[in-house]
Amino acid sequence: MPPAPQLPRPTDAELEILRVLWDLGPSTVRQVHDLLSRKRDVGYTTMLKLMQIMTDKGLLLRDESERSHVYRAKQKEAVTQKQLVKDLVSKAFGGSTEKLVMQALSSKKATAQEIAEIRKLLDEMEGGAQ
Amino acid sequence: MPPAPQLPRPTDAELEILRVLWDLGPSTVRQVHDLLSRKRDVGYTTMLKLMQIMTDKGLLLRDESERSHVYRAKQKEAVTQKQLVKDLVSKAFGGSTEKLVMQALSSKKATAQEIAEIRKLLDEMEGGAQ
DNA sequence: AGTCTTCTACGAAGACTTTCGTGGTTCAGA
DNA sequence: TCTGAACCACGAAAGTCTTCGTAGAAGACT
Repeated sequence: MPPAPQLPRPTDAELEILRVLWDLGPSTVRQVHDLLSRKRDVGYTTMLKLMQIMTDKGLLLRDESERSHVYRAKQKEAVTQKQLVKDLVSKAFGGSTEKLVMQALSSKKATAQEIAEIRKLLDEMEGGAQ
Repeated sequence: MPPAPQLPRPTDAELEILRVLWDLGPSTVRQVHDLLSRKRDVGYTTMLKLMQIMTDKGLLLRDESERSHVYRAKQKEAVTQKQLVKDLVSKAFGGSTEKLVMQALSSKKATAQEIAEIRKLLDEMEGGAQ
């Protein structure tokens, strides 16, 4: 198959919708709107339009077999997150992932368990890699 | 002193300029343009306009005592980076800094030295925190 | 002084983002 | 069948981002 064409970086509003779809799984505009309108005052047709645009961009896939179309994220959460991190690293950290990691860690009080998890990941990287 | 008002998140083009100013220190439009135009085809007045807008937004400070105005970043690199990381964490990682760190680490082959540095930071966090 | 270069200011075009109103269609309930 | 509710498509407005052309002021050079 052809190499997956790079999808555009989601905008803020688009990311808000993606997060809902990653959490709920395939959903209708109504479901997404019900959830987001609890946090923010936003019209139904605004969500609809955004999700249509996202489908045009390739960010979402749409199942039109039912009257209420069902949307789902084209890419998995982790793939998009990786893309966003990579983008931020190159735009704001001069390409240094370590700087980002250090910045993130130092500006956050992590719990002992979280620290342990990160250590574990570091162990794996050191052990298995190369 | 009053609490520093939150500056707007820099856009991509603005970040490009900020990076130059953080690297070079206070600079004229000419200097910034000379450097950036080597990487990208961009007009002088485009840079000028952008830096004027950034000054209006409060992202830059301008010294007008000379004919060629001298611009510098209002915030230190680390402060802006922290803001951007926080923003990405909340918008794309559901508020979990650890998820971002894990994602960043797992998508990058870090060198042994880099891993060691991160470990050191984790040690400090565990030791000194609370 | 006259000319050429360099600078700032201004305005505006074009693209993108976010918002929502209107209109037409489909479906359920009276 | 008629009415109302829910849905989608469409268009457009308002805001932001990025771009650059033009004009005028300031300096440098001859």
